[in-house]
Amino acid sequence: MSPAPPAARSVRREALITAADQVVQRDGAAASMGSIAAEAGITKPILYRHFGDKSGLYAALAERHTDRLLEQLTEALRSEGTARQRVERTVDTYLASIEREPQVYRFLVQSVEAAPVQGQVRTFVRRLAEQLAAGIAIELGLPPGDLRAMAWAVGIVGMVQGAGQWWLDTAPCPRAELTRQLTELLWGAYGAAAG
Amino acid sequence: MSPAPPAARSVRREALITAADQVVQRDGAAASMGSIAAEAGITKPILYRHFGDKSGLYAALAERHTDRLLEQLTEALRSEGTARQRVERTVDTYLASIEREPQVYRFLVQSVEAAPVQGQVRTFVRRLAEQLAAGIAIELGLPPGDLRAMAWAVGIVGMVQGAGQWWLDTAPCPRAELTRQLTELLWGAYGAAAG
DNA sequence: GAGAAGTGTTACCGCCGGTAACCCCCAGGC
DNA sequence: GCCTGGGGGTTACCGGCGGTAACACTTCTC
Repeated sequence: MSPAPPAARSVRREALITAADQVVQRDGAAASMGSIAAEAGITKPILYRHFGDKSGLYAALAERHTDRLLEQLTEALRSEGTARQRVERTVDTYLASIEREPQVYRFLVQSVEAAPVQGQVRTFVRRLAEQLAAGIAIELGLPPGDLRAMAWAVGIVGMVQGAGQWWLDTAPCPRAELTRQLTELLWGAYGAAAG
Repeated sequence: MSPAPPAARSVRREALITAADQVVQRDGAAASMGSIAAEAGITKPILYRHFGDKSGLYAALAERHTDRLLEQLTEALRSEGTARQRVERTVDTYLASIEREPQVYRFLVQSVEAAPVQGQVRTFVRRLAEQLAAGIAIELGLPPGDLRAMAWAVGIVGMVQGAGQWWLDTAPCPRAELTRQLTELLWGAYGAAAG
């Protein structure tokens, strides 16, 4: 159909997302389509031809970041060791990521353009929770897709997310310490102590 | 200082927040200052005189909702019974709230105007976590303000928040069921089963 | 009655998201 | 050689939104 090289479009698209990333990191809420286009050395209509609208661009940018993070977390989840070791490693990977790139984290969870970014974040949470739920189901001998496993998985993901946000805001302790506390909480330390 | 009735301003302010509430519930992302002013039967500059800017208005609206929710949760947290009963009751109160008013919930966590609303939500989470942490510290005999108690508290709040979001989106089970699963998870069921 | 102070409105600005219209360059059929 | 057509590019615009300046009207006080 298209005599023009089809690969050129996607490499260009990636370059545009990279430009958007830089502007968003630099300007935060003030990032506009015009400034992103300027950063990429082009003009607005090209941006709109590639991404449809601002939501599309932000969704693509969010997807890039969540995909990368999900990859790292999946690797940690499937690593060797006991269940507890894997959980601890995964929690630490998550915390390390938000520690390393807090601006990316803030873009994702405290985004200016709520709708598209939050959408990507939620499918990220869903995908992560599904993997975690599958692992839990296997460990506990539950059927795949079991409700309890999924409920626990989304709860655990939320727990790490909530604690991570607090930790990023207040930085009350080194990362390893928080990782340990969260793992202990998951392993029933609260219930055991509170009766 | 002011000869004008000081009470009139605050009652008016409340009425404006109520009007904003209605428009936000109705129009969602499309709510504009102009339409809010029209809903209240006045014009834009009055809104700006009361709230400074759109962020101020949204923050006030978010504060109204989070204050009410925090009140309910505080009551549940301080109710009679064992620690487990209180936790279960508090979780259920939270889930009941988002079940009863999903639009309010979506306004708060998936808000269009990220900055001010998210700010209010975060101070809400902080206040709730602090109360929870105080309770945990007492139960576990830790000094007040202990790091572990706070880490656990923000983790628990995040857990319920994450699970609540998933539950609201997919509605996979009755509320009581999710409440039970989360409480069991907190009471160490996962750690006990996974070893 | 003059003016100070608060309440209200109209009319405007600047910017942003989004789009229509146009331009240019290069392929390829005749 | 020439014309034609289609994709990459730009300019110039629109509508609407957040936000504000400037101006009226009441009312209360001295």
